[in-house]
Amino acid sequence: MNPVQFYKCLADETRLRCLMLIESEEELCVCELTEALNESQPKISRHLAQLRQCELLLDRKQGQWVYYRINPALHDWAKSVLTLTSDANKAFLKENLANLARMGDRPNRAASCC
Amino acid sequence: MNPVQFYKCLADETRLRCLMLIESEEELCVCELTEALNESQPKISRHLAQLRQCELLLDRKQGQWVYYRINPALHDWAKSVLTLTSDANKAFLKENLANLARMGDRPNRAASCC
DNA sequence: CTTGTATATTCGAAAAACCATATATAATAT
DNA sequence: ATATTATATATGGTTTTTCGAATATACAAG
Repeated sequence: MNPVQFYKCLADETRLRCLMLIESEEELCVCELTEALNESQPKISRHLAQLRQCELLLDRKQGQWVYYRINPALHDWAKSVLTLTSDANKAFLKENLANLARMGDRPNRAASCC
Repeated sequence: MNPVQFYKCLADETRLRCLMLIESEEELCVCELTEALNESQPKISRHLAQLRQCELLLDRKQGQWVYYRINPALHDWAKSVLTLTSDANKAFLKENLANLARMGDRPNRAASCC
């Protein structure tokens, strides 16, 4: 993956917040991200689609929800960049994490799948 | 420094190549970058100005040349991101480094300054 | 089968980023 | 003083990115 394209993916506030939240929480679905960022569903969905197309994220469908996670096949340097960034910028995510925590009725992950 | 703004700085091919070359070479002047990237001088200058304004780079004037270097006051996470990226993407820079090496009459750094 | 919920996509407009060209400044050399 | 070299900035146009609104799909519940 071209480093320029990688950084273009990180160079948008919505996408960066999504990536960092997913990095912190392992896995999140669209409605959780919509609530955490307080943005419209199509906006979140559009940015997630871009991150999926660039192979930064993988998705998995469970029932009516679609869960997104960091693509484990990402190059090590890129994974390190994501980890570094989210570890060093907790304050940047504070409000989003609070919104997420405050969210009622969060979908339940499958306890065991497959 | 806002991580979104930081990544916007890296999300352009010209700027990323400049940053990574400077990261590898410690310090480069505008004419060296112009030659290494094979781009017009105003284009290089404009992007360097942006990186300076965002405080990713510092400049120093010596004679008729202006040398740019990574701002040592950058946050550690940001410095690590730059180092990781340039270490892991040597191939991306190969041709630019070759152009630089092939360049005749490179300006001489002050052996000792001040 | 209809309704409701979660997600994805399309479309045209608005905003932002980028570029080439021309020009300005500043230092050096003749 | 004049010419040359290195760098910076301004201007106007083009391309790219982002967005809101509308619509589509897919699945689950009743």
